[in-house]
Amino acid sequence: MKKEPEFNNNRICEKRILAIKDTMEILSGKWKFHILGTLMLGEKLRFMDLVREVDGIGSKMLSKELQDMEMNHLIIRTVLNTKPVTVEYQITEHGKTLSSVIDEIAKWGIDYRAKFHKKTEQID
Amino acid sequence: MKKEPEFNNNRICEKRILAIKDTMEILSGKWKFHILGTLMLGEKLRFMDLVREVDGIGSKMLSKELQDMEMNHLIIRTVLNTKPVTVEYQITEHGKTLSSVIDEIAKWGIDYRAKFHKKTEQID
DNA sequence: CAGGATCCTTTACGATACTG
DNA sequence: CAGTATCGTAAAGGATCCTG
Repeated sequence: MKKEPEFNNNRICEKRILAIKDTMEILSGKWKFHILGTLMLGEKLRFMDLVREVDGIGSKMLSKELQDMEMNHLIIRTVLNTKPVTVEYQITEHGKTLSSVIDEIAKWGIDYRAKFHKKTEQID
Repeated sequence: MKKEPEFNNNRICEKRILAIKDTMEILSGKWKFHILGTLMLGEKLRFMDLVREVDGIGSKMLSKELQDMEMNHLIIRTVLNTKPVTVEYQITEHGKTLSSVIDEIAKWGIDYRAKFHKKTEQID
């Protein structure tokens, strides 16, 4: 009987690599963390609200990132029938599960700065 | 006395955003997670070992990613004086602290697949 | 063996203008 | 308001060849 080879030595768990690739693909781009962080506050925000909140983003990028995130079930887009159309974006329950990931990343970043005395860049 | 404004409502903690940006910058690129995951097994690996382990990477990219990671204190490069030079790469203690981040990311990716029955792509 | 140099393709990102 | 269209730049990534 042929024994399943365990390639933990030379080829570490491909499933894991795949999973990481998935997550990072979903969170790829320059703005997703920022948008997600904003929406995680729990409020429903409109397109222009987000343009204001997410500092520096343009409407094109915002639009694209929001579409990606909707496709990936991280946020929900709701069109209200008001006179000039209004659209609300809010995070999904599933989207909220990313908070553990984001927390770890933020924590590590903070520790990193502390460790290497990287001077805190100006914020405004 | 002027009270420090807390902008947790409209401008969520910039420090946090900064920290996230830092981390993601350090882990940016297509290969760092993969390389890191490989080196986290704890063995010292040579350049060519890594080319073999990190499936699909070319020498140029590997070289560049390794340099980045060394600059960021995640790995250590050691040159041995053998006849044709040999170089060993190994993860640092600091590099190992990334495991919590990577674990969360991997975990989330696995859950994501499970939730949405995303068909597991062929591995080989 | 460990990489650097070169060249080329692709993707990401951004500014500006425009539409229902 | 909520985007899309168009255009242009820059960065990322890859293939191939070359060197100490």
